[in-house]
Amino acid sequence: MNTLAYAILGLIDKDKVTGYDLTKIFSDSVADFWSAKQSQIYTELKKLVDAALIEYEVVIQGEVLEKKVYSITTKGKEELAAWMHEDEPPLSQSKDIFKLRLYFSEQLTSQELCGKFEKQLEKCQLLLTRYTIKFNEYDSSDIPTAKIGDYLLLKGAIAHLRTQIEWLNESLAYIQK
Amino acid sequence: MNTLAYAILGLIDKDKVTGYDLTKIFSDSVADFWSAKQSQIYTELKKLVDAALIEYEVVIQGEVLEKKVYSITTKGKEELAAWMHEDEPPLSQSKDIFKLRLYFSEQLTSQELCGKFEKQLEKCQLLLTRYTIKFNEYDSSDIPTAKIGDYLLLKGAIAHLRTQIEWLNESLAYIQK
DNA sequence: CAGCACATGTAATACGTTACATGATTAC
DNA sequence: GTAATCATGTAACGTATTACATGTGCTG
Repeated sequence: MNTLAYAILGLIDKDKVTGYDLTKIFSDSVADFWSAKQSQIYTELKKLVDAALIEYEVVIQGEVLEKKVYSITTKGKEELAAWMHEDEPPLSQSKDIFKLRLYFSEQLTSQELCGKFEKQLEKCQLLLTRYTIKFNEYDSSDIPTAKIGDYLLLKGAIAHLRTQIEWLNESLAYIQK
Repeated sequence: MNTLAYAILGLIDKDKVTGYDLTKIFSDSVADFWSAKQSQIYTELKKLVDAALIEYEVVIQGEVLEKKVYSITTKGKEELAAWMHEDEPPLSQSKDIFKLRLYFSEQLTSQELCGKFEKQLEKCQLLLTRYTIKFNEYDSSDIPTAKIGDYLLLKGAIAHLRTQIEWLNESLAYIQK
C-alpha cells in the first residue's frame, strides 16, 4: 500500500465521503502536505474496496444520479492504525522549480531575477492571506481535540509562508544592491 | 523535456561532470530543492545526448576505466536559457508524511504524538547543524556572483528549518498541556 | 435554458524508485 | 588484500499526470 491509500483511508475514517469530495479535499484542504488528482483517487478507491479496507453505499442524488459514499471497514481501521504507528521516513525532500532556477541564477540578469522574486512574493502573500483568513476562523482558546491537527498544521503553514516571504524580501534586497 | 532534464543541463553548464558526479550532487548539494536517483540520471543523460543538448568526452581514469565527462552544447545552452526565462509554475505542493499523520492525529495518544514530534525535532536539528556548518564556510561580506544562488538558497533552507523547529517545539508544548 | 458544480470512470503517457548487474580505482 | 568509493548501465515496477469520456443536478 502506498501513502495515498493511507491518506484516503484516514480521510474516509474522519468522515464519510464520495470520490468527488476526496478530489476537492486533495486539491484544497490537505493540498499543503498531500495532493492527488481525480483519476488517481478513483483508481485507489477501487483498490481499497477490493482489499476490503473500505466499503460504499450507493446514494441517489436528485432523481437518478448514483453516488458512492465510502466508509472505512474494521480491517481498514486496523491498517490505518498500524500505519499511524510506523516510524516516520527521513525528512521529505521537496521539489521546487523556483529554487532550482535560483541555483542557476547566473543565467539571468539582475532585473530578470528580481522580477522572479517579486512574482514569487505575490504568490506567497496571496496564499498567506487565504491561510490567515482560515486561521482566524478558529477560536484559539477552544480547539476541539479532533481539530488539533488541522489547527497546528495551519499554524505551521502560516509560519512557513511568513519565513518564506521574509527570505524572498531579504534576497531581493541583496540582489538589488 | 521534464524539469530533471533542465536541472541536469544547468548542472553540466555550471561544470563539466560525469553521471556519477550528478548522482552525488542530486543526493547532496541540491537535494533540498531537487533530487533524482542514479538510474534516472543515466537515462536522462542518454536522452540529452540524443537530443544534442549535451555531449561527452571519454576520459580514462587509472588504467582502463572509461568515464564520460559531459559538457553542454550550444543548442543545450539555448534550451537552458529559454527554460530559465519561463514563467514560474504555481507554488510547489510538497508531500509530507509527517504532516499527513499529524492531520490524522486523533488516531494516536498524546504520548505517541509527542514521541513523533520529538523524533522530527531531532532530524530537523541535525540537518540545521549540517546546513549551519556549510553556511559558516561562506565569507558573507564577499560572495562571488556565481555563488549568490547557492548562498541565498542555503540561507533560505536554514530559515525554513529554524521556523520548522520553532513550530515543532510550540506544537509539542501545545499537545502536552 | 445555460452554465457551473456534482459525479464517476478509463487510457495513455510520463516520471520516479528499487533492484539487478558489473567492474575498476584508491586508500589503508 | 580488502573495503570504500568511483563508475556505468538496464529491467521491472510503482506512482502521478494529462486527456479522454459521459452524464446529472442545481441555481439564476
